[in-house]
Amino acid sequence: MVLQQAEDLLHDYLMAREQKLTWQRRTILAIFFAARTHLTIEELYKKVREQNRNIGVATVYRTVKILCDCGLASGFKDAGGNVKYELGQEYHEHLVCVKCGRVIEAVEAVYQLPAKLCTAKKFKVLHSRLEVYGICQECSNPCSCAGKA
Amino acid sequence: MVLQQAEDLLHDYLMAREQKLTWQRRTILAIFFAARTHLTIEELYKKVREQNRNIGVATVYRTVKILCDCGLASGFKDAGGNVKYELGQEYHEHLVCVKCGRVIEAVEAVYQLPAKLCTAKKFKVLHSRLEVYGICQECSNPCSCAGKA
DNA sequence: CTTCTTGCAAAGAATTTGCATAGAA
DNA sequence: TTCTATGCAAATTCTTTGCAAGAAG
Repeated sequence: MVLQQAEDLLHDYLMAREQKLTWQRRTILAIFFAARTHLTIEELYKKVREQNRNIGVATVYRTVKILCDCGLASGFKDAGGNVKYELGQEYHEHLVCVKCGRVIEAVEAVYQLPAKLCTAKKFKVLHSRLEVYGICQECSNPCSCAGKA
Repeated sequence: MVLQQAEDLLHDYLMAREQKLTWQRRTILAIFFAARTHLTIEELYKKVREQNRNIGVATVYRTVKILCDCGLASGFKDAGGNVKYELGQEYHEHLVCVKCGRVIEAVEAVYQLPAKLCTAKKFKVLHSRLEVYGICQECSNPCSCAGKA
């Protein structure tokens, strides 16, 4: 995904809800996008401030929430217990070592047989979770779509 | 994974660190295990209280942290922005609709071609994240293992 | 016996909210 | 112009911590 696509998606989402695409939201999205890693709110905020001193934390929180709502980002707790957010690379695999916390990036294969992948990396699987964000069948069908809360 | 296995794993983890397996920890693990879903701390706490009135929130927090550290559980932010925890089923797939929030459980295939799976479920992928928790090569090797903080 | 745990309540972080003003459509 | 978004700081909510008493090994 390129930035333009992400921004379009955000734009559409906001328009549909009669909300606005402000320069703050654009800025935050762009910085988040450029980072290409998972960040805590604080980390993201710091980067944002580097670029523009006039954006408040609250706006970062509010914007990240929107990004999560529209499916562009998602949040999770990392090994250290901190809540991190990640902009959605379409397929992104992490192998997280629960002993040392090391994170092995594995963006390569498109989910094809992670078992094989783990074997190749000599990574002993304890457990895992796959979250796929998208639009379910019901919501894809305009007639039966209930919309979002 | 059965409860006994989980408890053994926890036990080993605690022993290795000279920590103790208390009845509170067993209780919380068992209740969490029985729930078979992702829960917020509050939800878990409520269930725990139903079974035993003398366990404090702090203990639930502390225990869940241990479960995360030893790789039995992991935390993430759900569609509503709440931090949820999930005990590790070895392979567990969720298809999360970003419109309605519906979660399609897809425990079936062992990650084999989620793309195919999504097609079958008519689920339009926006993005996804796979977290695999386990022991990395370095940590599996007792000689080079740095241990955990 | 010694050391780690616990429950409680207070402390500390993290996140949200109210309100007047600025800004997008 | 009309509403929504923003920044600030206060208000909330979520999590962690300190401590005396109680268990686990």
